[in-house]
Amino acid sequence: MADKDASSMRDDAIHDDALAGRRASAGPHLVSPAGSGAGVTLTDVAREAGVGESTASRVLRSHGSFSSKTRASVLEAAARLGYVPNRIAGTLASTGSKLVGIIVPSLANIVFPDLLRGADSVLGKAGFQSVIGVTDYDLVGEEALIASLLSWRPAGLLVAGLEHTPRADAMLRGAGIRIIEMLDTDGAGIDMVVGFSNREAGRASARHLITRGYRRIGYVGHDLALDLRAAKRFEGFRSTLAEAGLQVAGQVIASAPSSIEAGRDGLARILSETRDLDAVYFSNDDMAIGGYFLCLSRGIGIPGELALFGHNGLEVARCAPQPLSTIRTPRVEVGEASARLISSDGPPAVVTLDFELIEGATT
Amino acid sequence: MADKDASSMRDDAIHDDALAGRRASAGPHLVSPAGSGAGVTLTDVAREAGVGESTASRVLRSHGSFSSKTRASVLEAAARLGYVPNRIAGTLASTGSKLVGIIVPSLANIVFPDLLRGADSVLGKAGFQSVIGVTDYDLVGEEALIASLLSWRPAGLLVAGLEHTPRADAMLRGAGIRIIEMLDTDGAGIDMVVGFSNREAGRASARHLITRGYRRIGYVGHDLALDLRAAKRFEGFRSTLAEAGLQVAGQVIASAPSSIEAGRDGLARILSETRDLDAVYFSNDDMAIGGYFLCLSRGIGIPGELALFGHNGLEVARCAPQPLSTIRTPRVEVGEASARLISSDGPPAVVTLDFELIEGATT
DNA sequence: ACAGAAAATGGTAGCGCTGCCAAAATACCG
DNA sequence: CGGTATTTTGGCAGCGCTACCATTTTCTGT
Repeated sequence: MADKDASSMRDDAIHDDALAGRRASAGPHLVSPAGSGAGVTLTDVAREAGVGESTASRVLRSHGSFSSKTRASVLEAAARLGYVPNRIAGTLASTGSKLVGIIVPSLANIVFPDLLRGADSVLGKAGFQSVIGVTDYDLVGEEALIASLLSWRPAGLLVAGLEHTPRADAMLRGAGIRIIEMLDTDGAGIDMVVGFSNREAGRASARHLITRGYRRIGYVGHDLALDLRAAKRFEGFRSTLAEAGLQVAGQVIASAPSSIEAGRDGLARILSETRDLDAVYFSNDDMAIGGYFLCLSRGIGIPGELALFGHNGLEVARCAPQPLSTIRTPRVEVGEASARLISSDGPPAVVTLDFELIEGATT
Repeated sequence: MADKDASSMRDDAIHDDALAGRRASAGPHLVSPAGSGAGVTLTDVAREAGVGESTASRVLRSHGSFSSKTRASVLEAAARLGYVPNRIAGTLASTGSKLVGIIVPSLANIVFPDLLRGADSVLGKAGFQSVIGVTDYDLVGEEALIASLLSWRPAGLLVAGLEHTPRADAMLRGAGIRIIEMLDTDGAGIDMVVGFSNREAGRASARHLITRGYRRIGYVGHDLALDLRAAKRFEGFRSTLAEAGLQVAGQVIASAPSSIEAGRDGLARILSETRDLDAVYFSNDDMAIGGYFLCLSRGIGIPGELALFGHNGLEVARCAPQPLSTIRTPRVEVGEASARLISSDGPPAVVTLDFELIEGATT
């Protein structure tokens, strides 16, 4: 079937004028006289090199011993035939795979691509391939994704967040592979946990605002039922205010995912609903930047009339005319550290990375 | 080995006090009395259900015919044993896999996560898993990634960009699977191409600025040797200016990847180097937002003193106090359309999606 | 109730590779 | 130079599953 596709593709290509030139000059024959590197098996390479299958296999994996002469002839044969190893077969035959599943709730918020980036760079260097899954903040969807990823028999699974459905939890526990839950240390994990405490981040944010003398503090957030980590931050924030004898003076919670627009609209709404606010804590930097833009539009003085505080430490927040006060989270680092743990074989553990409170110009 | 890992993980877990409570309440026995769903094979399920292997296989794949009674017993047996199908084996036995490789140059720029998001959402619904690879804008790295992804025998490959090393090109042609090159239609593709013309986007940008009466136009860009699409935009931009008897009044090209900071610094530099600029074209919105922030900081009137034009149509650009004039690119749509083509079997083709010029408030 | 069609089922040969083991080739030692 | 250690090699049995085919069972219609 693969071969059939290949040939039909080439045949059809002939009718495509736009591509004809390039195709003629660098056609499939560059890979292999036979036409297609896929389809060439280890057996073919072994025969071509005049050695046994297992010898060819050893050479191609640089595993075990072989004379430099056989090495040369196998490599040469493989190159000549355009051999592409079949890792599916290799994985089935050997024990463990070189796939790692990564599950994130979203790709729309740069936080998760950052996480992926950190993880993938480390994994790639270690010869792993990342298989990704996006849950859209849906725990049931996550469950289905976990089942699906597990069926590829990955070497390990990286999952953002500690909360899962009971079935998902059971699957993760029963998988027999390294499970790494990321970005949240406020709760019990299954195996390894890499992240930071969102609750503590919320508390630190509150302490900062209190210390700066703000007293009428509002909250503008996004859907907390879905973004559990944002909810934990808010909880830490609120409890810290309470300990200082304060309370959230007003709050607006968008039912949409976080966005700049939601932050802008949210701030507009809280300003119209709650009088005399002197500071607003946003669920994250996207929201906060939206708020910042609203203040610019309306000529609201920052931080004199209103102070703003975000979360994540995005570049846009750092580079704004007035750098946003926020908490820089080690997203890339969490991804990197998590990826490193995939091949570890120690006991379950929790790795806590530090966040950093950035005193910008908006508080 | 999988079993050994699983049991050792559980043993170790006992020593971890923090996790003990949760572990006790939702232990591995939820999945399977035996302890681990991985390790349970189709043979086990068939035996447990009292049917033949092939019958069990048919039921679990809802493929072929079977009585509703067998269906029930197989499903029940699978659930009881916590069976997790092994897609590695399934793929090897059948012809095509359900993996799709996606290669992007970066994850740091939201453009590519957007692309991934569009692709993954469509692929997921069609039962495919996305395997990602990040090249870091390195064509040699891309070559290695292609080889690596191909070894997983994906059903197809989505690659950002038309440019590849000769070897990469040869591998793609010889792979015998659908190859979809994305985000660029300015050049010849290998199989399918989905995107838009960056050159035309650059031309449209130039026409817009010219029409608005700007004459001393500068360019602030990032590393064009790496970001070939940005280079094509610039080329279209410049040639259109030339056709109008104009030329780029000055340019600054950062050697770093695009970023807000690079845009801010780039604008600062071009303003100090080139007198009387009345507009600046940025390589993308990230850069342009940086420029916008600089203007805000310095009190430069937009668009009176200086007009700004970007590319991509990011949310941050749309929501700024003065919406940025830019070109909205159909990134998510390109991802979606590309993913849809994976299972198509028509001849090679080029799918051109439209970009949209947004007349914001900065020109 | 009986032939013929249709549905349901089980057996088995691989898919391409790796891991194991035994055999062959080569090296080393006194 | 014989004999043992060592390196190099090839054969082959699976890994878990699906596709194919043969067989059995269940349904039709008359």
